[in-house]
Amino acid sequence: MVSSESRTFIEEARRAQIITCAIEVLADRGYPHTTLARIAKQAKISTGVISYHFGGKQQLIEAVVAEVAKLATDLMLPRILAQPTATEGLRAYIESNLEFMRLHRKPLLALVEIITHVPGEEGGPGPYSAQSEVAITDLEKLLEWGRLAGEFRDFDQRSMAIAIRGAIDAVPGRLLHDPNFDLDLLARELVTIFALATRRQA
Amino acid sequence: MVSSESRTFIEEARRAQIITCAIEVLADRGYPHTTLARIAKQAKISTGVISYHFGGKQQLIEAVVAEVAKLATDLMLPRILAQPTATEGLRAYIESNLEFMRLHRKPLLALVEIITHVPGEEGGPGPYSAQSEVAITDLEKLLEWGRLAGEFRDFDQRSMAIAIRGAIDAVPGRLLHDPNFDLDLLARELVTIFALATRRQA
DNA sequence: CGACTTTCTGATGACACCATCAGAATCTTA
DNA sequence: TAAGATTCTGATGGTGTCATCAGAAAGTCG
Repeated sequence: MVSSESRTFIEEARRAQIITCAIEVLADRGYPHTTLARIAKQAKISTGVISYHFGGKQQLIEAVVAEVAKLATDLMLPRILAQPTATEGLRAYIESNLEFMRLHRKPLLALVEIITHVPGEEGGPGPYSAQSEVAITDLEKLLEWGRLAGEFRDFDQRSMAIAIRGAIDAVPGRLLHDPNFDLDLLARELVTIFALATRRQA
Repeated sequence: MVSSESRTFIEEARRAQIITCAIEVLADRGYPHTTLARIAKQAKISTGVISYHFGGKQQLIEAVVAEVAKLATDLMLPRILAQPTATEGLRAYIESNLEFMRLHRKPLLALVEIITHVPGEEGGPGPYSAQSEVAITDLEKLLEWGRLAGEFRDFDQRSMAIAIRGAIDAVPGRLLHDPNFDLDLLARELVTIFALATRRQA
């Protein structure tokens, strides 16, 4: 990773502009229609500039992923760690996750397009599906916290993590299908569902 | 839809063979690597045959979707309808869904590749995401059954349906990441999770 | 067998994409 | 202003895809 200190002011500006335009196009048109030509058109520049500043499409995608991941982490992590109990941590996890989706709809959709469409080795998962892997193991840590604290009943943590993340990851699809989708309602319901599913007392 | 009666024996055989090979390639290599040339190679025929029998790639995909959808419906629907209560219906819904994934791993993965990768109109969802729509509304019916019967607590049915389907739809990704993934364990846990989340008594 | 239909082959054309690059425009610095 | 570095343009080449089609092969039937 090249430090941003080593970049010109104009270079930083261009990179930021191109990343923004890439997110825009990804979210609005979908990955298959996101060509360098279209991103260039969106930014009102010529295609060569993108290769000049990023080296190629692949590295641009890389930069977009880093950008959005940072956006999400900065929003969610503090909120979760601020909770006193795992139960409330889980609530914050779900709520901040959906809050991120509400605040940064286009970056979210762009990220999803990348994760689902960038091809990896033949047959294997795409290079960015590791993102989802990490999300699951992180969630498992949160569940382990609750187990150690005796807040949760006995359940298989990996299965629970898969269920919770699955429910959350279903949101982008809904958002795409219905732009007026009620995120707050879903957040409340998901919090209740998984509070009931994890709590100790039967 | 042309009736299969109106097709030659040899034509039916070829269509079935090509569909099978398409599923194989989709599941093994992923949508981006699924070209007509590769499907033809898999079937040990030349590319023209596919266009000859299906008219084009699009119609072949259509046929694959129909094939897999039928496979899933035939397996799941009877099992669900055989249950006496909505609670047990929900259990059967989850179990038969994962059972389908266990029995028909490749058709499942092929279908997922198609749903996630076939592009629709610019920006809109792909033409096969309707498949997921239907799945959610069908599930809502099952939940409504439980509500009318007084088996379930009060919850937003759409949100619950999204959570359940989201958890189930997370499975293909796990299957891709880890071929030895324990489907039975997850099935048991999911049944428990959503039994706790839906039941009436607190 | 001979005429006709069905089925298949493999090359070709048309199209879309990305990376590259020579040369132009712009900025920087002395 | 002049020289040099940076940044940009837009055309071009190379690659990969799908649909098409003329002609070959195989099957059908009188």
